[in-house]
Amino acid sequence: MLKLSKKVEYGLIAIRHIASVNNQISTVKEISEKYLIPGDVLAKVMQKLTKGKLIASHQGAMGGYTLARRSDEISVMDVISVIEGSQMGITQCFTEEPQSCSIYLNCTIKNPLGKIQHNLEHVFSSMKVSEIV
Amino acid sequence: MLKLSKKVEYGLIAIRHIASVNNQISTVKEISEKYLIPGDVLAKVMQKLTKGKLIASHQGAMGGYTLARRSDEISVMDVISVIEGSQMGITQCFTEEPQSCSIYLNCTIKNPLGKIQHNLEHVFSSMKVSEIV
DNA sequence: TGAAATAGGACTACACCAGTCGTATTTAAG
DNA sequence: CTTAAATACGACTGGTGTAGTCCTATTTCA
Repeated sequence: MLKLSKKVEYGLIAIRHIASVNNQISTVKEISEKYLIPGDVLAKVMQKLTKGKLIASHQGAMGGYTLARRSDEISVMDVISVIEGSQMGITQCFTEEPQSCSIYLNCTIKNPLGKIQHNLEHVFSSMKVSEIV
Repeated sequence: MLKLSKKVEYGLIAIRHIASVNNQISTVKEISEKYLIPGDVLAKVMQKLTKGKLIASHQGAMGGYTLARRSDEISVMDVISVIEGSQMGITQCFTEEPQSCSIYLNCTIKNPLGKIQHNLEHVFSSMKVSEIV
């Protein structure tokens, strides 16, 4: 509960890696071997990060990935959002249609939890990749 | 991902309810009907909160639950810890043995994530039940 | 043309979550 | 002393999500 997924961890490690080599082109093979990450899983993560415009892909031989933005313009929140494909939310009513929650109308804690939600978003958005290189 | 469990939500609603009626004895039936929470699930949650000394149980007819502490001495963090039965942690290395994570030694993000973890703990610990009544 | 690399779908194994059911125990009230 | 109301608690199920593997297609450099 309240754990980040492995995919997010792998994504952060990979993006941090590329930043740490001054944005030189890096391959899935290279990263997965260096950090002991399963290659197939990392490959899918990189594809998502590419679709989310956080990194750019270079296909074909001698290809790989580079950052698509400056490292101080990529937050942990960005990585989470792109990989999960949805807004981060600590309850159903913050990620899906509020009415989808069966107790929504009787719920007495949605306001205080909304405050917590807001604070969490701030924590994740504040940390940029540039700080963790 | 990063969602609170329903059990935690139910626990918060229940504790808030008891606080809102000035700590008068409240039953599972009463709470589950008022907030449309499945009674059996709530019952187990209440038992955990009792074992965790956040509330006190009164067995037998006319029994029920009351708070075991002042409502400004119960935080959202307390409820999470007691119900989940383990420390809240955004990664494996913050909840289990750090070495249980297969990439622990090569992990380059555990320090920055530790900082985030610390901030999250602060957010959840800061909000007390007394604020949400 | 071949090798190295990304792109992406299908599938499996496993764990966790939410909820249900059944039964035992405790205690107030008549 | 019996009954009803309430907590205590274990077993079980169905659904969902996660992590990982496998296979194939496509792109591009040398």
